[in-house]
Amino acid sequence: MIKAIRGTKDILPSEISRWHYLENIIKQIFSNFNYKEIRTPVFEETTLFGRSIGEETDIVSKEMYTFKDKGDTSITLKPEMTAGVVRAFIEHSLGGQQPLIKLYYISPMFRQERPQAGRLRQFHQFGGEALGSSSPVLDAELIQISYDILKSLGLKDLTVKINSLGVPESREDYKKLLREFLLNKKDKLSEDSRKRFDTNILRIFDSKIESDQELLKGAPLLIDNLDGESENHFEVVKEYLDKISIPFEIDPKLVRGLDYYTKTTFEIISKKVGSQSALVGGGRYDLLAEQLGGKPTPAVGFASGMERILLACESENSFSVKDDNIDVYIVRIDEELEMFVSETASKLRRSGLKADYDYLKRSVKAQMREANKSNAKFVLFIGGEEYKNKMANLKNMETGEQRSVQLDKLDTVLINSLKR
RNA sequence: GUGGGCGUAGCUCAGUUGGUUAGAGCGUCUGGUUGUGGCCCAGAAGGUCAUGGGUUCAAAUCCCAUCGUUCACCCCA
Repeated sequence: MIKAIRGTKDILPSEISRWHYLENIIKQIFSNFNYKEIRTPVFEETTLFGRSIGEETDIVSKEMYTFKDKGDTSITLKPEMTAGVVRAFIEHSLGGQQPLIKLYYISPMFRQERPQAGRLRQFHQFGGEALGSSSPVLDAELIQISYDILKSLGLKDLTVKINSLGVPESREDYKKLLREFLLNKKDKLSEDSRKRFDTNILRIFDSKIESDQELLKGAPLLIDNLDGESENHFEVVKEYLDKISIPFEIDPKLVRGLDYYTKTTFEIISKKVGSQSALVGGGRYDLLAEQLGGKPTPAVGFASGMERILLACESENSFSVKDDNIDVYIVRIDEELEMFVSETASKLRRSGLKADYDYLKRSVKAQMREANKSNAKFVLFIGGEEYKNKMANLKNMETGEQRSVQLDKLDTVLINSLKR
Protein backbone atom coordinates (compact mmCIF):
# COMPACT_ATOMS: atom_id res chain seq x y z
CA MET A 1 0.00 0.00 0.00
CA ILE A 2 1.29 3.43 -0.87
CA LYS A 3 1.09 5.69 2.13
CA ALA A 4 1.42 9.41 2.64
CA ILE A 5 5.02 10.55 3.00
CA ARG A 6 6.34 10.60 6.56
CA GLY A 7 5.38 13.78 8.32
CA THR A 8 2.54 14.58 5.94
CA LYS A 9 -1.13 14.17 6.70
CA ASP A 10 -4.36 13.91 4.80
CA ILE A 11 -7.01 16.29 6.03
CA LEU A 12 -10.10 14.14 5.70
CA PRO A 13 -13.69 15.24 5.04
CA SER A 14 -14.54 14.53 8.66
CA GLU A 15 -12.09 17.17 9.89
CA ILE A 16 -12.39 19.75 7.13
CA SER A 17 -15.11 21.78 8.80
CA ARG A 18 -12.75 22.56 11.69
CA TRP A 19 -10.24 23.89 9.17
CA HIS A 20 -12.87 25.97 7.41
CA TYR A 21 -13.95 27.39 10.74
CA LEU A 22 -10.37 28.35 11.58
CA GLU A 23 -9.71 29.80 8.12
CA ASN A 24 -12.86 31.90 8.25
CA ILE A 25 -11.89 33.43 11.57
CA ILE A 26 -8.41 34.21 10.26
CA LYS A 27 -9.79 35.91 7.14
CA GLN A 28 -12.39 37.80 9.12
CA ILE A 29 -9.99 39.24 11.67
CA PHE A 30 -7.30 40.18 9.17
CA SER A 31 -9.94 41.86 7.09
CA ASN A 32 -11.10 43.86 10.13
CA PHE A 33 -7.57 45.20 10.39
CA ASN A 34 -7.51 45.88 6.62
CA TYR A 35 -4.85 43.33 5.73
CA LYS A 36 -4.89 41.91 2.18
CA GLU A 37 -4.14 38.33 1.34
CA ILE A 38 -0.99 37.46 -0.58
CA ARG A 39 -0.20 34.09 -2.16
CA THR A 40 3.35 33.32 -3.19
CA PRO A 41 4.66 30.13 -4.85
CA VAL A 42 5.32 27.10 -2.67
CA PHE A 43 8.88 26.99 -3.94
CA GLU A 44 11.53 29.62 -4.35
CA GLU A 45 15.16 29.81 -5.35
CA THR A 46 17.16 28.26 -2.56
CA THR A 47 19.39 31.28 -2.04
CA LEU A 48 16.43 33.40 -0.92
CA PHE A 49 16.12 31.46 2.32
CA GLY A 50 19.79 31.39 3.17
CA ARG A 51 20.02 35.13 2.69
CA SER A 52 16.97 35.95 4.79
CA ILE A 53 16.58 33.30 7.49
CA GLY A 54 20.34 32.88 7.90
CA GLU A 55 22.77 30.23 6.64
CA GLU A 56 23.66 29.08 10.13
CA THR A 57 20.12 28.58 11.36
CA ASP A 58 18.73 25.07 11.79
CA ILE A 59 16.01 25.73 9.25
CA VAL A 60 18.46 26.50 6.48
CA SER A 61 21.33 24.26 7.45
CA LYS A 62 19.39 21.05 7.94
CA GLU A 63 15.64 21.28 7.48
CA MET A 64 14.97 22.49 3.96
CA TYR A 65 13.49 20.45 1.12
CA THR A 66 15.94 21.38 -1.59
CA PHE A 67 16.29 19.87 -5.04
CA LYS A 68 17.48 20.75 -8.53
CA ASP A 69 14.94 21.31 -11.26
CA LYS A 70 15.58 20.32 -14.89
CA GLY A 71 17.25 23.64 -15.58
CA ASP A 72 19.71 22.82 -12.79
CA THR A 73 18.36 25.61 -10.59
CA SER A 74 18.36 24.88 -6.88
CA ILE A 75 14.78 25.05 -5.65
CA THR A 76 13.49 24.91 -2.08
CA LEU A 77 9.99 24.30 -0.76
CA LYS A 78 9.25 27.26 1.47
CA PRO A 79 10.03 26.58 5.14
CA GLU A 80 8.40 29.88 6.16
CA MET A 81 6.67 32.73 4.43
CA THR A 82 8.37 35.98 5.33
CA ALA A 83 11.21 35.51 2.86
CA GLY A 84 8.80 34.97 -0.02
CA VAL A 85 6.62 37.90 0.97
CA VAL A 86 9.59 40.26 1.13
CA ARG A 87 10.85 38.92 -2.20
CA ALA A 88 7.44 39.62 -3.77
CA PHE A 89 7.32 43.03 -2.09
CA ILE A 90 10.62 43.98 -3.68
CA GLU A 91 9.98 42.32 -7.05
CA HIS A 92 6.66 44.11 -7.59
CA SER A 93 7.73 47.38 -5.94
CA LEU A 94 4.76 47.17 -3.61
CA GLY A 95 6.39 49.81 -1.45
CA GLY A 96 6.34 52.21 -4.37
CA GLN A 97 2.58 51.91 -4.73
CA GLN A 98 1.82 52.71 -1.15
CA PRO A 99 4.09 53.58 1.78
CA LEU A 100 2.65 50.97 4.13
CA ILE A 101 1.31 47.62 3.05
CA LYS A 102 -0.39 45.13 5.33
CA LEU A 103 -0.50 41.51 4.15
CA TYR A 104 -1.65 38.16 5.40
CA TYR A 105 -1.35 34.58 4.17
CA ILE A 106 -2.54 31.04 4.79
CA SER A 107 -0.26 28.45 3.27
CA PRO A 108 1.48 25.10 3.60
CA MET A 109 5.15 25.11 4.65
CA PHE A 110 7.80 22.39 4.49
CA ARG A 111 10.57 21.43 6.86
CA GLN A 112 12.36 18.13 6.94
CA GLU A 113 12.43 17.35 10.65
CA ARG A 114 11.48 14.33 12.71
CA PRO A 115 7.72 14.55 13.11
CA GLN A 116 6.20 14.77 16.58
CA ALA A 117 3.11 16.19 18.22
CA GLY A 118 2.44 19.58 16.64
CA ARG A 119 5.23 19.19 14.13
CA LEU A 120 4.82 17.92 10.60
CA ARG A 121 6.99 18.06 7.50
CA GLN A 122 4.20 19.67 5.56
CA PHE A 123 2.31 21.93 7.91
CA HIS A 124 0.17 25.02 7.59
CA GLN A 125 0.79 28.50 8.77
CA PHE A 126 -1.11 31.71 8.64
CA GLY A 127 0.58 34.97 9.35
CA GLY A 128 0.65 38.70 8.85
CA GLU A 129 3.31 41.10 7.67
CA ALA A 130 3.24 44.91 7.77
CA LEU A 131 5.91 46.49 5.59
CA GLY A 132 6.86 50.15 5.47
CA SER A 133 6.57 51.50 8.99
CA SER A 134 8.74 51.40 12.07
CA SER A 135 5.85 52.36 14.32
CA PRO A 136 5.77 50.25 17.49
CA VAL A 137 1.99 50.37 17.28
CA LEU A 138 2.22 47.92 14.40
CA ASP A 139 4.22 45.48 16.51
CA ALA A 140 1.39 45.56 19.02
CA GLU A 141 -1.21 45.34 16.26
CA LEU A 142 0.23 42.08 14.98
CA ILE A 143 0.36 40.68 18.48
CA GLN A 144 -3.25 41.71 18.87
CA ILE A 145 -4.34 40.07 15.61
CA SER A 146 -2.78 36.75 16.49
CA TYR A 147 -4.05 36.93 20.05
CA ASP A 148 -7.58 37.85 18.94
CA ILE A 149 -7.66 34.96 16.48
CA LEU A 150 -6.70 32.49 19.20
CA LYS A 151 -9.23 34.02 21.57
CA SER A 152 -11.97 33.86 18.93
CA LEU A 153 -11.34 30.15 18.71
CA GLY A 154 -12.14 29.92 22.38
CA LEU A 155 -8.60 29.26 23.57
CA LYS A 156 -7.96 30.23 27.17
CA ASP A 157 -4.66 28.89 28.35
CA LEU A 158 -2.43 31.36 26.48
CA THR A 159 0.68 33.29 27.40
CA VAL A 160 1.99 36.18 25.33
CA LYS A 161 5.73 36.65 25.71
CA ILE A 162 7.62 39.61 24.37
CA ASN A 163 11.21 40.69 24.25
CA SER A 164 13.43 43.08 22.37
CA LEU A 165 16.60 42.10 20.57
CA GLY A 166 17.60 45.70 19.84
CA VAL A 167 19.51 46.65 16.74
CA PRO A 168 22.56 44.74 15.50
CA GLU A 169 25.07 47.24 16.95
CA SER A 170 23.70 47.16 20.49
CA ARG A 171 23.25 43.42 20.21
CA GLU A 172 26.92 42.97 19.30
CA ASP A 173 27.95 45.07 22.28
CA TYR A 174 25.75 42.96 24.48
CA LYS A 175 27.09 39.69 23.09
CA LYS A 176 30.54 40.83 24.16
CA LEU A 177 29.25 41.40 27.69
CA LEU A 178 27.65 37.97 27.76
CA ARG A 179 30.74 36.31 26.36
CA GLU A 180 32.84 37.90 29.09
CA PHE A 181 30.34 36.78 31.72
CA LEU A 182 30.34 33.18 30.51
CA LEU A 183 33.99 32.86 29.56
CA ASN A 184 35.24 31.27 32.76
CA LYS A 185 32.10 29.11 33.00
CA LYS A 186 32.34 27.83 29.46
CA ASP A 187 33.69 24.37 30.28
CA LYS A 188 30.81 23.78 32.69
CA LEU A 189 28.18 24.41 30.00
CA SER A 190 26.46 21.54 28.23
CA GLU A 191 27.88 20.40 24.93
CA ASP A 192 25.11 22.09 22.93
CA SER A 193 25.53 25.33 24.80
CA ARG A 194 29.29 25.29 24.28
CA LYS A 195 28.55 25.13 20.56
CA ARG A 196 26.13 27.99 20.89
CA PHE A 197 28.83 29.98 22.68
CA ASP A 198 30.62 30.22 19.36
CA THR A 199 27.76 30.16 16.83
CA ASN A 200 24.94 32.11 18.48
CA ILE A 201 25.63 32.86 22.09
CA LEU A 202 22.16 34.31 22.72
CA ARG A 203 20.62 30.90 22.20
CA ILE A 204 22.23 29.61 25.39
CA PHE A 205 19.28 31.27 27.12
CA ASP A 206 17.01 28.79 25.34
CA SER A 207 18.70 25.79 26.93
CA LYS A 208 16.37 23.49 28.81
CA ILE A 209 19.24 22.02 30.80
CA GLU A 210 19.07 23.10 34.41
CA SER A 211 22.81 23.38 34.97
CA ASP A 212 23.00 25.79 32.03
CA GLN A 213 20.24 27.92 33.50
CA GLU A 214 22.06 27.81 36.84
CA LEU A 215 25.21 29.17 35.21
CA LEU A 216 23.20 31.93 33.57
CA LYS A 217 22.01 33.33 36.88
CA GLY A 218 23.21 36.87 37.24
CA ALA A 219 24.10 37.11 33.58
CA PRO A 220 23.61 40.49 31.94
CA LEU A 221 20.33 40.64 30.02
CA LEU A 222 19.92 41.99 26.52
CA ILE A 223 16.88 43.89 27.60
CA ASP A 224 18.94 45.91 30.11
CA ASN A 225 21.49 46.75 27.45
CA LEU A 226 19.35 48.09 24.64
CA ASP A 227 20.22 51.18 22.69
CA GLY A 228 18.01 54.19 23.42
CA GLU A 229 15.87 53.90 20.32
CA SER A 230 15.09 50.23 20.81
CA GLU A 231 14.30 50.91 24.44
CA ASN A 232 11.80 53.64 23.58
CA HIS A 233 10.29 51.44 20.90
CA PHE A 234 9.82 48.62 23.39
CA GLU A 235 8.23 50.98 25.91
CA VAL A 236 5.60 52.04 23.38
CA VAL A 237 4.85 48.43 22.42
CA LYS A 238 4.22 47.59 26.07
CA GLU A 239 2.16 50.71 26.65
CA TYR A 240 -0.04 50.03 23.66
CA LEU A 241 -0.53 46.37 24.56
CA ASP A 242 -1.77 47.55 27.95
CA LYS A 243 -4.19 49.97 26.29
CA ILE A 244 -5.72 47.25 24.13
CA SER A 245 -5.87 44.79 27.03
CA ILE A 246 -3.45 42.17 25.85
CA PRO A 247 -1.88 40.49 28.87
CA PHE A 248 1.82 39.82 28.29
CA GLU A 249 4.99 38.74 30.00
CA ILE A 250 8.42 40.11 29.32
CA ASP A 251 10.73 37.21 28.66
CA PRO A 252 14.34 38.40 28.42
CA LYS A 253 15.29 34.91 27.35
CA LEU A 254 13.04 34.89 24.29
CA VAL A 255 15.60 34.67 21.53
CA ARG A 256 14.18 33.60 18.24
CA GLY A 257 16.02 31.32 15.89
CA LEU A 258 15.80 33.36 12.72
CA ASP A 259 18.55 35.82 11.95
CA TYR A 260 16.44 38.60 10.56
CA TYR A 261 14.78 39.83 13.75
CA THR A 262 15.44 43.27 15.18
CA LYS A 263 13.85 44.99 18.19
CA THR A 264 10.55 43.36 19.17
CA THR A 265 10.14 39.60 19.20
CA PHE A 266 7.12 37.78 20.54
CA GLU A 267 5.59 34.40 21.00
CA ILE A 268 2.23 33.07 22.13
CA ILE A 269 2.37 29.73 23.84
CA SER A 270 -0.18 27.20 25.04
CA LYS A 271 0.54 24.46 27.52
CA LYS A 272 -2.07 22.29 25.90
CA VAL A 273 -0.18 21.05 22.87
CA GLY A 274 2.67 18.91 24.16
CA SER A 275 6.20 20.09 24.02
CA GLN A 276 5.85 22.17 20.85
CA SER A 277 4.08 24.89 22.72
CA ALA A 278 4.57 27.93 20.50
CA LEU A 279 1.39 28.70 18.59
CA VAL A 280 2.60 32.04 17.27
CA GLY A 281 6.03 33.51 16.75
CA GLY A 282 7.05 36.78 15.25
CA GLY A 283 8.88 40.02 15.47
CA ARG A 284 10.25 43.04 13.73
CA TYR A 285 12.65 42.71 10.83
CA ASP A 286 13.68 46.23 9.85
CA LEU A 287 16.74 45.27 7.83
CA LEU A 288 15.52 42.32 5.81
CA ALA A 289 14.19 44.12 2.74
CA GLU A 290 17.45 45.96 2.30
CA GLN A 291 19.41 42.80 2.87
CA LEU A 292 17.49 41.16 0.01
CA GLY A 293 18.28 44.01 -2.34
CA GLY A 294 15.28 46.25 -1.79
CA LYS A 295 14.99 49.73 -0.37
CA PRO A 296 15.35 49.99 3.40
CA THR A 297 11.88 49.06 4.66
CA PRO A 298 11.06 48.61 8.32
CA ALA A 299 8.65 45.74 8.82
CA VAL A 300 7.08 43.44 11.37
CA GLY A 301 5.24 40.15 11.15
CA PHE A 302 4.29 36.86 12.70
CA ALA A 303 3.56 33.27 11.74
CA SER A 304 1.30 30.79 13.40
CA GLY A 305 1.03 27.01 13.16
CA MET A 306 -2.46 25.87 12.29
CA GLU A 307 -2.05 22.20 13.25
CA ARG A 308 -0.83 23.29 16.65
CA ILE A 309 -3.75 25.64 17.07
CA LEU A 310 -6.21 22.90 16.20
CA LEU A 311 -4.47 20.59 18.70
CA ALA A 312 -4.86 23.21 21.39
CA CYS A 313 -8.51 23.76 20.47
CA GLU A 314 -9.11 20.05 20.65
CA SER A 315 -7.52 19.61 24.03
CA GLU A 316 -9.32 22.65 25.44
CA ASN A 317 -12.48 21.58 23.62
CA SER A 318 -12.73 25.24 22.71
CA PHE A 319 -15.19 25.13 19.84
CA SER A 320 -17.41 22.70 18.03
CA VAL A 321 -18.74 22.82 14.52
CA LYS A 322 -22.15 21.50 13.70
CA ASP A 323 -22.55 18.57 11.37
CA ASP A 324 -23.09 19.22 7.71
CA ASN A 325 -26.64 18.78 6.61
CA ILE A 326 -28.59 18.78 3.39
CA ASP A 327 -31.94 20.38 2.66
CA VAL A 328 -33.64 17.46 1.02
CA TYR A 329 -33.03 13.79 0.30
CA ILE A 330 -35.11 12.22 -2.44
CA VAL A 331 -36.29 8.69 -1.87
CA ARG A 332 -37.11 6.64 -4.93
CA ILE A 333 -39.97 4.25 -4.29
CA ASP A 334 -40.28 2.66 -7.70
CA GLU A 335 -37.10 1.54 -9.30
CA GLU A 336 -38.07 2.70 -12.78
CA LEU A 337 -38.19 6.30 -11.54
CA GLU A 338 -34.41 6.47 -11.16
CA MET A 339 -33.96 8.94 -13.99
CA PHE A 340 -36.80 11.15 -12.82
CA VAL A 341 -35.31 11.31 -9.34
CA SER A 342 -31.97 12.43 -10.74
CA GLU A 343 -33.70 15.03 -12.84
CA THR A 344 -35.65 16.36 -9.87
CA ALA A 345 -32.53 16.56 -7.71
CA SER A 346 -30.71 18.38 -10.44
CA LYS A 347 -33.50 21.01 -10.69
CA LEU A 348 -33.49 21.54 -6.93
CA ARG A 349 -29.73 21.91 -6.92
CA ARG A 350 -29.97 24.56 -9.61
CA SER A 351 -32.44 26.40 -7.41
CA GLY A 352 -29.73 26.59 -4.78
CA LEU A 353 -30.93 23.77 -2.56
CA LYS A 354 -28.69 21.09 -1.13
CA ALA A 355 -30.21 17.91 -2.46
CA ASP A 356 -29.09 14.31 -2.70
CA TYR A 357 -30.45 10.85 -3.41
CA ASP A 358 -29.45 7.19 -3.64
CA TYR A 359 -27.18 6.07 -6.49
CA LEU A 360 -26.94 2.46 -5.38
CA LYS A 361 -30.45 1.12 -6.06
CA ARG A 362 -30.93 0.57 -2.36
CA SER A 363 -34.18 -0.25 -0.61
CA VAL A 364 -36.53 2.45 0.67
CA LYS A 365 -35.48 1.63 4.21
CA ALA A 366 -31.81 1.99 3.29
CA GLN A 367 -32.54 5.27 1.55
CA MET A 368 -34.25 6.55 4.68
CA ARG A 369 -31.30 5.54 6.82
CA GLU A 370 -29.05 7.39 4.43
CA ALA A 371 -31.30 10.46 4.57
CA ASN A 372 -31.08 10.36 8.32
CA LYS A 373 -27.31 10.05 8.30
CA SER A 374 -26.91 13.04 6.01
CA ASN A 375 -29.04 15.11 8.39
CA ALA A 376 -31.56 15.88 5.69
CA LYS A 377 -34.16 18.42 6.80
CA PHE A 378 -36.72 17.03 4.38
CA VAL A 379 -37.28 13.80 2.54
CA LEU A 380 -39.22 13.68 -0.69
CA PHE A 381 -40.85 10.38 -1.67
CA ILE A 382 -41.32 9.91 -5.38
CA GLY A 383 -43.30 7.01 -6.75
CA GLY A 384 -46.58 5.20 -6.96
CA GLU A 385 -50.00 6.82 -7.35
CA GLU A 386 -48.95 10.34 -6.37
CA TYR A 387 -46.36 10.44 -9.09
CA LYS A 388 -49.01 9.81 -11.75
CA ASN A 389 -50.82 12.94 -10.51
CA LYS A 390 -47.56 14.90 -10.50
CA MET A 391 -47.53 14.89 -6.71
CA ALA A 392 -45.04 13.66 -4.13
CA ASN A 393 -44.90 13.33 -0.36
CA LEU A 394 -42.64 15.69 1.51
CA LYS A 395 -41.63 14.70 5.01
CA ASN A 396 -40.17 16.98 7.65
CA MET A 397 -37.53 14.83 9.28
CA GLU A 398 -37.54 16.68 12.54
CA THR A 399 -41.27 16.63 13.22
CA GLY A 400 -42.11 13.56 11.17
CA GLU A 401 -44.92 15.55 9.59
CA GLN A 402 -45.71 14.65 6.01
CA ARG A 403 -47.69 16.37 3.27
CA SER A 404 -48.41 16.11 -0.39
CA VAL A 405 -46.88 18.70 -2.72
CA GLN A 406 -47.15 19.41 -6.41
CA LEU A 407 -43.95 18.46 -8.19
CA ASP A 408 -43.82 21.60 -10.31
CA LYS A 409 -43.95 23.79 -7.20
CA LEU A 410 -41.39 21.77 -5.30
CA ASP A 411 -38.57 24.30 -5.19
CA THR A 412 -40.71 27.19 -3.93
CA VAL A 413 -42.42 24.99 -1.35
CA LEU A 414 -39.05 23.77 -0.10
CA ILE A 415 -37.46 27.20 -0.05
CA ASN A 416 -40.39 28.54 1.97
CA SER A 417 -40.38 25.61 4.36
CA LEU A 418 -36.66 26.00 4.96
CA LYS A 419 -37.02 29.66 5.89
CA ARG A 420 -39.01 28.79 8.98
C1' G B 1 20.78 13.19 13.55
C1' U B 2 19.92 10.82 18.93
C1' G B 3 16.75 8.19 22.50
C1' G B 4 12.07 5.70 24.42
C1' G B 5 6.98 3.54 23.45
C1' C B 6 3.76 1.04 20.04
C1' G B 7 2.27 -2.03 15.26
C1' U B 8 -4.24 -7.53 15.97
C1' A B 9 -10.92 -5.94 11.33
C1' G B 10 -12.37 0.65 8.22
C1' C B 11 -11.81 2.95 13.65
C1' U B 12 -10.87 2.15 19.21
C1' C B 13 -8.99 -1.84 21.53
C1' A B 14 -9.26 -7.28 24.25
C1' G B 15 -6.45 -11.74 23.48
C1' U B 16 -4.47 -15.26 30.50
C1' U B 17 1.77 -18.95 32.11
C1' G B 18 3.11 -19.88 24.05
C1' G B 19 -1.94 -24.58 23.08
C1' U B 20 -7.46 -26.26 18.51
C1' U B 21 -11.47 -22.42 14.02
C1' A B 22 -8.04 -14.84 16.63
C1' G B 23 -12.57 -11.73 19.61
C1' A B 24 -15.59 -7.22 21.34
C1' G B 25 -17.59 -2.29 20.74
C1' C B 26 -18.30 1.33 17.00
C1' G B 27 -18.82 1.71 11.69
C1' U B 28 -20.56 -0.79 6.93
C1' C B 29 -24.28 -3.99 4.48
C1' U B 30 -29.03 -6.94 4.56
C1' G B 31 -33.42 -7.99 7.03
C1' G B 32 -37.40 -7.38 11.15
C1' U B 33 -44.44 -8.60 5.64
C1' U B 34 -46.78 -4.29 0.28
C1' G B 35 -43.99 2.58 0.21
C1' U B 36 -40.87 5.72 5.55
C1' G B 37 -35.23 7.43 9.42
C1' G B 38 -33.35 7.76 14.54
C1' C B 39 -34.04 3.54 19.34
C1' C B 40 -34.30 -1.72 19.51
C1' C B 41 -33.61 -6.82 17.53
C1' A B 42 -31.52 -10.66 14.05
C1' G B 43 -27.90 -11.82 10.57
C1' A B 44 -23.67 -10.94 7.15
C1' A B 45 -19.23 -9.11 5.13
C1' G B 46 -14.49 -7.63 6.73
C1' G B 47 -7.88 -10.07 9.47
C1' U B 48 -0.79 -12.27 5.17
C1' C B 49 -2.06 -10.62 13.89
C1' A B 50 3.41 -4.66 10.04
C1' U B 51 7.27 -7.57 7.11
C1' G B 52 11.28 -11.21 7.12
C1' G B 53 13.95 -14.66 9.81
C1' G B 54 14.80 -17.63 14.33
C1' U B 55 13.47 -20.72 18.98
C1' U B 56 9.55 -24.62 19.73
C1' C B 57 5.77 -30.49 18.80
C1' A B 58 3.11 -25.68 18.69
C1' A B 59 4.04 -18.33 18.07
C1' A B 60 -0.58 -12.75 17.71
C1' U B 61 2.18 -14.19 22.32
C1' C B 62 9.40 -15.46 23.15
C1' C B 63 14.19 -13.64 20.40
C1' C B 64 16.60 -10.84 16.26
C1' A B 65 16.41 -7.67 12.06
C1' U B 66 13.80 -4.41 8.83
C1' C B 67 9.91 -1.09 7.92
C1' G B 68 6.13 1.98 9.75
C1' U B 69 4.21 4.98 13.53
C1' U B 70 4.32 7.86 17.90
C1' C B 71 6.50 10.75 21.83
C1' A B 72 10.75 13.31 23.42
C1' C B 73 15.77 15.78 22.53
C1' C B 74 17.99 19.48 19.01
C1' C B 75 15.22 23.40 16.74
C1' C B 76 10.89 25.62 15.47
C1' A B 77 4.99 27.42 14.04
